[in-house]
Order: sequence, then structure tokens, then C-alpha cells
Amino acid sequence: MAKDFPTREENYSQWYNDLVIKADLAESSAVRGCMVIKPYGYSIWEKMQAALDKMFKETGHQNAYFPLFIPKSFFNREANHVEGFAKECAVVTHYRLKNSPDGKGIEVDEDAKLEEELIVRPTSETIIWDTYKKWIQSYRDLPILINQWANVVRWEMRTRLFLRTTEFLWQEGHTAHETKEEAIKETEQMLNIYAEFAENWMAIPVLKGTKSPNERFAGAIETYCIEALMQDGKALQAGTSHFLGQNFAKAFDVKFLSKENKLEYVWATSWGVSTRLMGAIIMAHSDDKGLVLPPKLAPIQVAIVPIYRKEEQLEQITEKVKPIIEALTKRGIRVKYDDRNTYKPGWKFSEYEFKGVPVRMAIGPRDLENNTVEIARRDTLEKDILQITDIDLKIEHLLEKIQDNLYQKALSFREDNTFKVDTWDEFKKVVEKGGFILAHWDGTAETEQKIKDETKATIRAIPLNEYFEEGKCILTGKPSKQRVYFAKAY
RNA sequence: CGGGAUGUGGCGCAGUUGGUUAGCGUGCUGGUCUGGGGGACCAGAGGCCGUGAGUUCGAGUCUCACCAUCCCGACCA
Repeated sequence: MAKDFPTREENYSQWYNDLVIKADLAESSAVRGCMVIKPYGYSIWEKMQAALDKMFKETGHQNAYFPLFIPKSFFNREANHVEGFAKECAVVTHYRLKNSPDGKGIEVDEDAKLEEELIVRPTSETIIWDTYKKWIQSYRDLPILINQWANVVRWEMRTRLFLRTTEFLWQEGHTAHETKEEAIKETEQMLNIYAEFAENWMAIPVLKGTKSPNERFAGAIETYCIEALMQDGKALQAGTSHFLGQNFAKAFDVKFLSKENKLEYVWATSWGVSTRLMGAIIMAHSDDKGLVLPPKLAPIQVAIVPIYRKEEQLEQITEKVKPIIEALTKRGIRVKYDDRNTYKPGWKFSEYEFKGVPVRMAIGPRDLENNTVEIARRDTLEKDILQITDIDLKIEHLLEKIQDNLYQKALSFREDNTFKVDTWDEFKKVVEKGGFILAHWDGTAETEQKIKDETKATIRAIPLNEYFEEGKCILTGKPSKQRVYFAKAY
């Protein structure tokens, strides 16, 4: 399977591409820019979905489903929104095929042209707000707290597995509120849920902040984001939560009668994370030996490999292993007992290592004599011989330790790669090294653009309630009241 | 859409100034020995050499066109 693949040092992006394919997470498909998510990769996504879905429901949200297709006219309603998405929309123009005259193939039936073209959703604000209009008359209909799990299509010019694909899977929350305050609170709440998920489940520390106008969601008043730092020093936007103000309510004429019997526009939010999180998880933790998965999201947490020569030895081992599997399963630990005799132990070791399984347990004749097992942890590659007594407890603790270690490692990496910078020369130098740069900015879009043009670094986040201090813009020297995070980004 | 590269068994590649039977590694099938870090040997299966047109006695190899993929830019979660 994956004998030689490049180190991160040699070629980071090749390393990433090979990892995704050789760890069996996904592959590219016959359709340009679209990927097939393979069972092992999809299983990780399902774990993410389950955890997030639970968090959404715990905060009062419900799931629903809206159409894949959006009438073209809906897009015109919100000016910024159209402008933001127009360049990357797939459009359905016909609804029928016919046999071609030469009889050799099939072609679009020009007689079956749609009167109004349909846009394949790049995001669902428009169709949802058109629907909410029907649902909302009174303050008693509010709030509406809905999430949908869906696929969306954005016609990107360059794609990379998980990080940027033409079609991707995500969840999009769309909420409607009586007041501005309530909507902002919702936006912030969801940002915090994303951050909590990233840190507790994915073991990735994230910065929380808002976006500069340049980076803001098309149609939003304010975009909040979580940003993570990858091992190559580039930032990855891992989730966004938007305060939409009354922009969509006005565009789709969604009003409600308040308690004071006044007709008012509804306040809105939307928020989403996508299969891009898969890219984050891969790049944050993995090493030159392959994938490293945080235990909480690993499809297999413990792989058990029997070592034997004769059939009867395997039987003995299996008998020994049975109660271990049972005890682990009881604790909610996902175990795979790999007794395939079509592969050798060494081969299995490599495979589980490459696929990032957090803990490997090997058990052979020597262990049977001593009542032990060999435990290897993926994050540190350490091996240990443990007594079988209370092995389930020991492994449970080990998994927690691995989860924690991955987070701490990622955190100290970020700390080591975050720099306060006060001069333009230094800024240009540090940008080359990668990492986050905390620097002053004069708050204008022009300056941000210039910085981007010269260094490729953009403002990743404007910190929330942090780094308020008098300073001078890194580029223009104009006064600034707060440092912001710059980085090159995915 | 610009610049660069590549299309040859499933995957990764070699194939000389055109020359007849297109190889190698890996994977695959069967077998024997094996088994605590990707095992060894034996025997097999598997190719319209990206597509189309041309040059030639003869094309994987030369010419042209097209298609596809990858990398670098402009666009983006």
C-alpha cells in the first residue's frame, strides 16, 4: 500500500495528496474537481457529523432539508450575495436528453429548455429566506433555528481533496430572530460551538475572531471565524458563523409583527462547517509515517493484531482476546480484531500506522505465557508491554492521553509559530517562514489588499476582545487600536 | 483562462537515432516454506501504448489536431 511517500519537509502538498489517497480517505473522481469519499474517510466525517449534530440539537436547533436547486431570480435579490457567488455557480438549463441524430450517443434536447434556469446551490440563504417568508408573521413564530446537512457546489478553478472541491458536504445553519442582539448572540454561540468542537474533538486549537470586510461572507454584516494553523505554517479557515443583519429579510421581504404591533424585518444568522475539516484534521496531526487521528474521531480506536504460526495458536489468542474486546466495547471503545490470515502481522502494523489508528495491540504466544499484550501508540510511536489485568481501563486512559497530547502538541506548535511583528521588513521576513503574525493594521481594505499583493498574507482573524493596544499600521504607519492575525491561508 | 509537464497491464514507471515477441517494480491468482515491523521462492493471469488523422515498407517512438490529468498563477469555504 504506502511504502514510500514524501516527507512533509520534502514536499508538503504532495505529502498531503498522497496521504489522503493512500490512507484510503478519498480519491478524485471521473468528474473534474469532485471527489469520492471512501468508507474510511466517510466514517470520520460521520463521527464529526454526529458530534456536531448533537451540539446543535442541545442548543435548540432542528434539522430540515431544502432543495438542491435555486431559481436564478432568487440570487439577484441580495446584491452582495450575488456578486460573491455569481462567478462559481453551476447552472441547470435543460431537463431532458434525446438520442443524437447519428444514433451514436445522446445529447441535450434543445426543446427542453427551462424557462428559468436553476442554480445548483452554492449555499442556501436565498431559497431558505424565500421559504421563511411564508413561515414568519408574528414574533411568536420566532426564533427559527434550523440546520441542514447537505452538499453544495462551487465551481472552483483549482481543487484539492477535502480542502477545496467543486462539490462538498457541509452543514448550514440558518436562523431567524426578533432582535439584533439575539441574532448576534446566536452567531457567537455557534462560533463557540465550532471552537469547542475543533478543540475537544479534532484536537486542534483555533483562533476565534471576525473577518475583515474583504474576507467577509457575501451578504453578511459580520463574519466570525475559527482559524487553525497547519503544520506547514499556513492557516486554514475551519468554520464560519455569520451575522446577516436584516439583509436577507429585506431582500426577501420577511417581516413580523412585534409585541408592540409594529411590522419589523427579521434578523438572521447562518453558519457552517464542511468536509474541509477533514483536511484540517489530516494536516494538523499527521506525520511522515502517515495519518494520525485524534481518538475521539478515529473510526478504529484500537486495532488488535494476533501473532501466531499455527491455527491452534490463533484459536488460543482469539479466546484470550474475546473478553478484552468485550470489555473495551463496553466502555464505548471502537475495536477491530484483525484475524485475517491473508496478511502478515508486519503488514498490518504498517497499515494501521498509516491509517492513523491511535492504539495498536499485538498479542502472540509470548504474551499468552505472560498474560500480557504489546501496546503501541500512534502519536508517539512508543511501545509498551502491559499486563492484561484491567487492560480496558488502561486503554481508555491511554486514548484520553493521546487525545490530549495531540491537542497540546498542536497548541505548542501554534504558540511557537505566532509572532508579534512591528515593522514591515520583519513582517515580510516572518511571512516567508509561515505561522500567524500579530500586527497592527489601519483598518482599510486598501491596506489589506496591498499587503496581500506583496506578501500573499491576508487577515485571518480580528481577535475578539484581545490585543487592544495603541500601535501603528504595519504597512502605512497610520494609527491602530488593535493587533490582528495575518497569515498565508489555504 | 495564461505558463509548464505528463498520458504505456490495477498502481508507479522504463522503453536508445522508428525495426518485428512492449518490459520492470508493485499489486493480483495458485502453491510450498513462513509469521513479535511492509517475508522468500516457484508457477500464472493481466496491454487497442490517451483519442483521431497523417508521414513511412514498418509508429509506443516522428508530425498535426483534439481530449484528459497534474503543477504554477488570477478566483475561493
